[in-house]
Amino acid sequence: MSKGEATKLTILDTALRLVRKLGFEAVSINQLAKAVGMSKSGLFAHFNSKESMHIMILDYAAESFSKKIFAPALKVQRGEPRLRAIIENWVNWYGKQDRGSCPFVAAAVDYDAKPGQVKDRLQFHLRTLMSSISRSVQIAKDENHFHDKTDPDKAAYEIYSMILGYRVYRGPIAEERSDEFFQSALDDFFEKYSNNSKAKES
Amino acid sequence: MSKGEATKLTILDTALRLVRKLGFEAVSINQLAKAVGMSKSGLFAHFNSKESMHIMILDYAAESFSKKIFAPALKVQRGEPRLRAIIENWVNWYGKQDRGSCPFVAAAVDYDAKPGQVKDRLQFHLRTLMSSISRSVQIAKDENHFHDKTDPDKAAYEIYSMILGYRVYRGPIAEERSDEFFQSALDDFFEKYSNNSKAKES
DNA sequence: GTTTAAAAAGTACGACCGTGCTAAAATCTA
DNA sequence: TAGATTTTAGCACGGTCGTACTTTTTAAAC
Repeated sequence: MSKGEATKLTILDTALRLVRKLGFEAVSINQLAKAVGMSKSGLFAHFNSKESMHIMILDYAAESFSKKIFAPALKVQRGEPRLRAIIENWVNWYGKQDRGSCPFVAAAVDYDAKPGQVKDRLQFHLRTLMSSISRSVQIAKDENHFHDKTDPDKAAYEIYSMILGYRVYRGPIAEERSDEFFQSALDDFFEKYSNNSKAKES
Repeated sequence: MSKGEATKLTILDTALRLVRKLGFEAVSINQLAKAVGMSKSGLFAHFNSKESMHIMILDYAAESFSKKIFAPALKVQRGEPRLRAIIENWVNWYGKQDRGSCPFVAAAVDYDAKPGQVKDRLQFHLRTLMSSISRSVQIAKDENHFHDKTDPDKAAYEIYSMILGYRVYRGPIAEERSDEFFQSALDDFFEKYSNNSKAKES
């Protein structure tokens, strides 16, 4: 790996951290350069515009998501256990100390009204993300963990909604309450779709 | 009403529209002044800082929310019907043509990482909003529309999550699918809490 | 170790940012 | 209508923004 690629990775890593902490728009080339510890123009040379930089950050975020959330869950048993693992990893992405928003949510809000390549790329990643979740639900169906009437796309939608709610809620509401609500909603979710939730819960 | 108060209302009205379209941070004094059709300094004189301006926009948004979502629902029968009306009004706030994000969500994302008066005010409004929803659920319990085990706070959390999901989903996913999922999730919600949902649904 | 290519820094530009201060214009009061 | 007051505009400031161009430093290739 050349020096250039290495620093580019460092940049993207720092950028993702900043995006999750400060939001997408807040990550300027100036600030990012300062955070990385290099000059503005030096950093700029790696990307040739802010737009392409934001796109690369999104791609990096998707990759990171896949590594941190999906990959570890592959070691867990197929079906409902794996789905539970994915959700747990996802929520833990908003870790206690290193708490930050989901980069996709941040981008969705920041770029919602700004048509262009960044928005297109974001929506592509969101679609990919959703269909991955949906596929995991499908597997849970195949394994007979979820009942036959389960609509995987809808279930994926519900999962995402729960996580969104959890994320936004953690601000104004006491953390324990937020955690409690989320856990309870999650139980309801599995109760609704699972074939033998009673046996699993207890 | 003096001239000053009138133009201030015009400003806030335009500001709220811009916030819902472009996000909170995107509404600069410059742009807002341009949108309203007055000079930057002329507008600035109404608020004495950007921070206080944002706070006033939040307050105005809360007022608007209350007028557009809660007030009309008061004409509907107490309990579940009224709760349904609130949700419907809420979702319609993201109207087809005049589509825009919830100002509170926008603010939550933009200000999440920026402690200060604006964030505090935002969280205050979110708490108020949530407790209003919770109160509506409580009424549905009192009216025996919802069963006794209903936790109003948790139900409010679930409603908010559903609406958040609906909002974010409308981007990357086909609108009909998004509408379908939301409607279905809403049905599940009432199915879960309602005492005689069968009778009501059919 | 020297040449060549890549990476980083330096510098400058026009645009917009929030915010003071001062002058003009519009509105209200008597 | 005259005066007092409020509301708006004008202008300037230091700062940051994204981006282009040039130069220096660093890494790679031979």
